[in-house]
Amino acid sequence: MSTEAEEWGKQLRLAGYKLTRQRRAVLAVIAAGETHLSPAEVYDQARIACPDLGLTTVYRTLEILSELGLVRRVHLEKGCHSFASASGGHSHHLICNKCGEVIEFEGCDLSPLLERVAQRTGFVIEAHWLELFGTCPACQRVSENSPQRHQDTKK
Amino acid sequence: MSTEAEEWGKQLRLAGYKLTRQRRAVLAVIAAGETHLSPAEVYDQARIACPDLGLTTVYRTLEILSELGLVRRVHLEKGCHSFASASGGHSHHLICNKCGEVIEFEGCDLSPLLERVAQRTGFVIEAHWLELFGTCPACQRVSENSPQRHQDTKK
DNA sequence: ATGTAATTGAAAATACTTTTCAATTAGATT
DNA sequence: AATCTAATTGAAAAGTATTTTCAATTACAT
Ligand SMILES: [Zn+2]
Ligand SMILES: [Zn+2]
Ligand SMILES: [Zn+2]
Ligand SMILES: [Zn+2]
Repeated sequence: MSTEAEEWGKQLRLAGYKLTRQRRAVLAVIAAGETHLSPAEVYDQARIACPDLGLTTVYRTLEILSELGLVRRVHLEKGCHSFASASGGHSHHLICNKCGEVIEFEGCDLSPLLERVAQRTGFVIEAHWLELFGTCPACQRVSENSPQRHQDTKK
Repeated sequence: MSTEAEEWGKQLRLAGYKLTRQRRAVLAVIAAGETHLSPAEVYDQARIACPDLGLTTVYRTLEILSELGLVRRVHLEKGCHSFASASGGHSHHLICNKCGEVIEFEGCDLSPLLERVAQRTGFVIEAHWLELFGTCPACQRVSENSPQRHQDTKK
């Protein structure tokens, strides 16, 4: 289990949740995953380490992790069913269109934009949501010859 | 039927689609709607003008409108099942957390951010999504006394 | 070790969306 | 205006995703 998963375990405990075998398995999968994963994908991967895990528990654990801000839903045109780790603070996701790799980045300075929009519309702006899409270095290299060979695109 | 709906009708024809009674009803509802609407909500409202409309047709029409860029899915924490008008070009949505009102805005200047992230990560950035959330002027006034009376929050 | 409330998975229920297909219809052509 | 034809339609069925229910199990405080 990676260090990030251990850290997440502590956070769960801190928030009053029990650290069960099933939850550990789910944490380990998402913390280790470099791509966004749907509940079903988390289920499949986590069952390697914990075969008696139920899909219901995956949904419930993802819900808790979201609530704690450790995981965030990745929104795609196709659908919004997958999740990626989000390490707590304010950050956004950069997603590879080819392989699904997700990179987290911080330091979005949107204040000039937010202020302008607030002034024009009269809204009080309370939150923002930003996602970037592109091609990761590995997929760039691959597409020079034949595309996306280093990892399959998500279904 | 509003001017926007008529304009959308022309666009459909231009793209080779037939302008049916059912599609007109759907266009009219979304073009007139100030809030994001789920397929079921569009269905309910459009059936006032067109009682024999089927939900399947609503899904199919939303699909076409999305494809033409006239409508865009609104992504919320709770779910991503609703749509709002998007008038063609590059723009983003500002959404009221209380009543669901959606305002479109243009002129997001993210280039410094995009460049910085591209440099740090090695990604080629191809697209971005941005949504702002806040409280609209009407809901601000209302919450001074008791909240969201001018329109119900979405289910 | 014991107690207890939290957690679990299976099954059922609910929700959302797409597919299928025979009947209808928009709009082009006469 | 009447005719034609491919596009479009809605109902029903199928498919997929998610939540709820509930009795059995379990983490962990004591
Ligand atoms: Zn990639
Ligand atoms: Zn979404
Ligand atoms: Zn409002
Ligand atoms: Zn933009």
